[in-house]
Amino acid sequence: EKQPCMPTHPQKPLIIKTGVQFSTKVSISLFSKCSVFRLLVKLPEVDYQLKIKTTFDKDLPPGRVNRQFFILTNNTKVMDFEESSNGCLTVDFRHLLKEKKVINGTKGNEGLLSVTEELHTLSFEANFSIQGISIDLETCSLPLVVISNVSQLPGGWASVMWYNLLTNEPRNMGFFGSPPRASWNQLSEVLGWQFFTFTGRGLNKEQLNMLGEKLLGQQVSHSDCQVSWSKFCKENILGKPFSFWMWLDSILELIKKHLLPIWNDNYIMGFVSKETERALLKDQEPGTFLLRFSESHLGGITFTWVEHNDNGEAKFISVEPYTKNRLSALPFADIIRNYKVMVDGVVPENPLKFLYPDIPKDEAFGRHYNSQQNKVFPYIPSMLVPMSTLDSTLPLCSSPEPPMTPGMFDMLNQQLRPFEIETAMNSPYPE
Amino acid sequence: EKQPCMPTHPQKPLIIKTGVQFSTKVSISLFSKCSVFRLLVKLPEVDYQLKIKTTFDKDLPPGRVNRQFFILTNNTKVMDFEESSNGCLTVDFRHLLKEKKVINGTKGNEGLLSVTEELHTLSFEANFSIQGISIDLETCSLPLVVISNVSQLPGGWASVMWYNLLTNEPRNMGFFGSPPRASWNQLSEVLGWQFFTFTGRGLNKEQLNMLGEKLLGQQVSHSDCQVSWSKFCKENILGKPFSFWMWLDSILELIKKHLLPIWNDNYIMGFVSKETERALLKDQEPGTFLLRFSESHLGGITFTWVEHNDNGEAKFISVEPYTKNRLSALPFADIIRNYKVMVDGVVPENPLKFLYPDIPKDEAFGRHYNSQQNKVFPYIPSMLVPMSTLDSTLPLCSSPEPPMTPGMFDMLNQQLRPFEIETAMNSPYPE
DNA sequence: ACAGTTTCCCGTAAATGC
DNA sequence: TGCATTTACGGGAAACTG
Repeated sequence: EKQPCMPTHPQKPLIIKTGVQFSTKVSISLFSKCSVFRLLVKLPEVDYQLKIKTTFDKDLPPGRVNRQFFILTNNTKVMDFEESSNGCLTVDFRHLLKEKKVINGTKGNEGLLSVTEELHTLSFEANFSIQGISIDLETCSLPLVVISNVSQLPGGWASVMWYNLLTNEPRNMGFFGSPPRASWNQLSEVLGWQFFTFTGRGLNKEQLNMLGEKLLGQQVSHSDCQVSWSKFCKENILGKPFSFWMWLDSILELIKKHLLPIWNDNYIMGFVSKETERALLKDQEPGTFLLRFSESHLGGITFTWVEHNDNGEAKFISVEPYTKNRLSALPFADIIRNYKVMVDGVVPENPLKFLYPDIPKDEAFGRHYNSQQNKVFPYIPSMLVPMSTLDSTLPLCSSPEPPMTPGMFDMLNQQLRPFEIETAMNSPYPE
Repeated sequence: EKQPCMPTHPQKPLIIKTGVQFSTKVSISLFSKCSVFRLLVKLPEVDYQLKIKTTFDKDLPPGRVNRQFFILTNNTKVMDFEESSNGCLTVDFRHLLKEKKVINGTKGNEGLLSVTEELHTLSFEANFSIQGISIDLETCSLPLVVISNVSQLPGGWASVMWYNLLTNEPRNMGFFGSPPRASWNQLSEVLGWQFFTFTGRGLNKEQLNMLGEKLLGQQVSHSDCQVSWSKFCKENILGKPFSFWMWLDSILELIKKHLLPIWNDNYIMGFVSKETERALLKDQEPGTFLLRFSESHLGGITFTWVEHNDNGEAKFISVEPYTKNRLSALPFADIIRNYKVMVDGVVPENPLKFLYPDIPKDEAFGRHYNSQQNKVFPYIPSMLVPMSTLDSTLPLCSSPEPPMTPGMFDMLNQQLRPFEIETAMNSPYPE
């Protein structure tokens, strides 16, 4: 049989994009309370097959959700008992979801909810008879979010996180009608866990602290502060055209695509207020720099270095943040390696000497330099050198704290429900 | 009714991509030989509507083509007589083509043909009765090529060009079974016309000459040489992993996306042999350069400049060609503007002074410089500077001819066939 | 193994809908 | 009109298929 390409967003399991194949695993616990399976395997006359039928939004009352979808491909699949493994039997489904256009009469219903707050489910049913006894099995997935474009992925993922962080109910479809608040304690753990899961390195105390301040303002302790869903994901950060999570997720994406090894080597302080940045760099050797994510633009990273002018006063300079477009033209390590400042037309020199606190630049980034020099006779190689040009008028900037230790997180484990048939969308949480 | 986005490859009309909407225009000439239309409009009792049915590969014997397709959406459309304009009535169709998987028994049939050599047609039928007389109208499109990915577009377009260049038959579906040769005279006209149509500037005599030499070798005159279809599009250029047309089309695409204004300003000599290049630059001022398309890589452009070493000997240096990836990081004009060579670590300087023969660089390219300096307080702006680093060991290169005058081409005009219903795919040839 | 061909689907842009 | 959402499809990559 055909093996289509890849499942949707393998790392974001509870999100389904219309028109894109997705896969589900349905498992039967061998050791569930009522040991149907053990019964089965003991009876040679039974054919070891089970038809499983999948339905989208099976018994949601119409009007409960605003959009209706259906599964395009054949929604029944035979589960074969032979291929048992580690106590469970699993079957891969691959479906396509398509929107069924319905003139929605009950419009005002939950009209406040955005598409990514609308929750759906997949139901699985199986039935078999054994010596005259008919047995029905049924279960359903955790709430799902349906999107139509990857641009909605961050919003959808925020919903999945919020839901699973704040409720244990298997299917509270109205959850986002009045979403509960999260304590900063809870939330910061999830955020760190996001970074850990998607990059391999979590967030340390200082980084989380900066995030807490950004979200909640300066507080003695953020631990007990409550964060509303709206503040987390829906309202824009004051003076910015994006919400907290959109901003944070854009950084996550930037790391995944362009900064992974450097991030994992712990060379990106990243989440640092400009004040802390200055405080940290102030007394360091000239040419000491650190790497910080932009707070003003989505998915940007900049470096700030310290210099001293003639009267010994510290001066902080930051470059215009590099975004994914610029980084795909030139990897960040190479930018750091070759960065030059030309002052009043005078000979360029790389002002970046030591990664804070005192790691020689090449020692930190050397193994990530990309020797782009591909010699193709008869041409002479050409490379791109990142360069700033200055007059003699400099704006000032400033900076944060010492290196960081990762946090470990493993909340929200494989939330398998105690049903006869247990389901998981790939596995509800990565790793 | 819904207005879907855009038609497929609006500039390459006779090519259809599966899974992508395409549109057809069907026109009724008001002044066709048998003036059905005039008849119609004179009779008030007739309803002024005509149902037109579209069929894909209507009466091609099965096995004649290797792949079978069908039109996904409704294939009949009502043409309304009211909306007449400039002597014709036109209707837009929008369809989706889908492959019908057929176990092809007659495989060996035309197995030598590639997908882009397989020709198809769209047929249009209409029927109406007038005072008891039934009238049938029918016509079909020029041969079409069906592709499944844009990567096949160049090959498909080559077929369309070759067909329309070399035959006037309305539908010789077996054309590529034994495709005729083209004289260089004919072919060079088409090539120049391609550039003219897609960029706004054609190819001059010198450029065409270089192309002729590339395709046919050195000849006293190429005019009467014959070029085979295979040589044009199927066999690779000696020592290269691509055919002549693939190479040329990659340059066309490069121009369209990254070099349009410079090309149209006539500042890209482009098609120049390395020998000619040297000959041209040899006696020019040091720092004189010209722009040439790469012959070794698909879609690349390089510049070559001349220097003189201590004993007055001319030295030719070319950079590694810039491809679309590099050009999307930095526009070509800015590369020329800021290009630097650092020799033995010594102060960079832009070696590019005069565009051949003697146009000061900034005069030629100044209006295309992109002042990328977007000042965002408190950051200092950063730009990419293209730079080559040299030891003191230089390879040599060489170069072509004076500026160029465009050629004008208008072959292959709206090839409307003398039918009652006339058809055109958007318009068979651009402009 | 491999080349020709198709499928898959992200990401941007445009269209649509509310 | 503007914003939220969907559709369109180019383009790179993976999968498929003979």
